[in-house]
Amino acid sequence: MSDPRWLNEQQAVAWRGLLAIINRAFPEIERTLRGHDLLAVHYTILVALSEAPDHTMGLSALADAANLSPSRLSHRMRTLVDRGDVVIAPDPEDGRAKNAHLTPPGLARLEAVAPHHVEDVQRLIFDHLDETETAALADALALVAAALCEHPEYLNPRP
Amino acid sequence: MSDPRWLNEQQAVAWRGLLAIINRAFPEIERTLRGHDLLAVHYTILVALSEAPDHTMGLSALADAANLSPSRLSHRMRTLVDRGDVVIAPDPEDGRAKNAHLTPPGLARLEAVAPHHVEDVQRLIFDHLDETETAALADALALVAAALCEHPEYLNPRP
DNA sequence: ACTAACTCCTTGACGTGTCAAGTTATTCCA
DNA sequence: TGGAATAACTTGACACGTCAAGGAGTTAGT
Repeated sequence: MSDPRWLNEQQAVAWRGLLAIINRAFPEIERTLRGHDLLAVHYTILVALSEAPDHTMGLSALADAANLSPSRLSHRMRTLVDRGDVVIAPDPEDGRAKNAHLTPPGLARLEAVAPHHVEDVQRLIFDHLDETETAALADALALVAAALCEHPEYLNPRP
Repeated sequence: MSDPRWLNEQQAVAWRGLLAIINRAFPEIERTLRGHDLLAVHYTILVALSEAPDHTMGLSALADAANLSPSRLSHRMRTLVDRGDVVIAPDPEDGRAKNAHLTPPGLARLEAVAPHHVEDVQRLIFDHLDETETAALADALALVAAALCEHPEYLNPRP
């Protein structure tokens, strides 16, 4: 690889900040959720379903909404289904597909945990930023996220 | 928990962006490093050591610099030591402590992988931001990261 | 000087994430 | 109308991350 595009000073600061947040704040957030018998993955899944029309989504769409691989979704779904928080049924219109539906108990669990979760996020992340800084952060992250979500060709471009 | 501090619109956008980046970009970055027999953790450890005076650091300081728990550092260090990239020796001044030293082969491995790694980071993150956006991102992330690093009392505040 | 508390680090067990492979169903196209 | 290519999802194996527990050394209180 000739002539690497090294990170400049700003990029290095941003990158190190991202690493610090991920390695320090996320485990803490996960710990709170675990105290309520949920994993962060589970929480994200429940949120996505709760925002879907009729609390129902196809598994592929769900995986995309939760930024998960099909495999990972499949593995983590088991707990939610076994516990009755989510029901999975075959899609009548496409024999390959399945739909996940958030049950009332599942929604109840989500609503019980949500206040603790958002408190963590506020305490660990946003309590350190004023409104202007938060807006700038949102703008930048949304741009990157949009690129990653809408252009999967950025991913796995290996030969 | 009474009266939860729900995320406002900006905060929600920022948070979702963060989740998308972590779940989509990071696995991709990790994949590249794995192709070179390294984990992201390993890479971070090597970087921290390469920036230390004499390429040497106490394990506690190293864990902090790499945002790792002592346990995680210990586990991941094994590979690096077995392979000869890093040497661990007891600290002469404190019988409890140990020092990690980056060897020439370890440095060589880091330098061989670094160009591929930064290319990933540029492609996945910074290629989607102009200079102003990058600066704003760096400012915000640095504030949060500094708070998390300097005030560990934010972590584990459970009763 | 003795012991309790603390720090530094390691280990083992268990649950999660990832990858590769496999199953079943649909689409494409010749 | 076949048959290959593609899509949706599942499974099993293996490696990583986390937690709780523990060994060894140092500090501090009395």
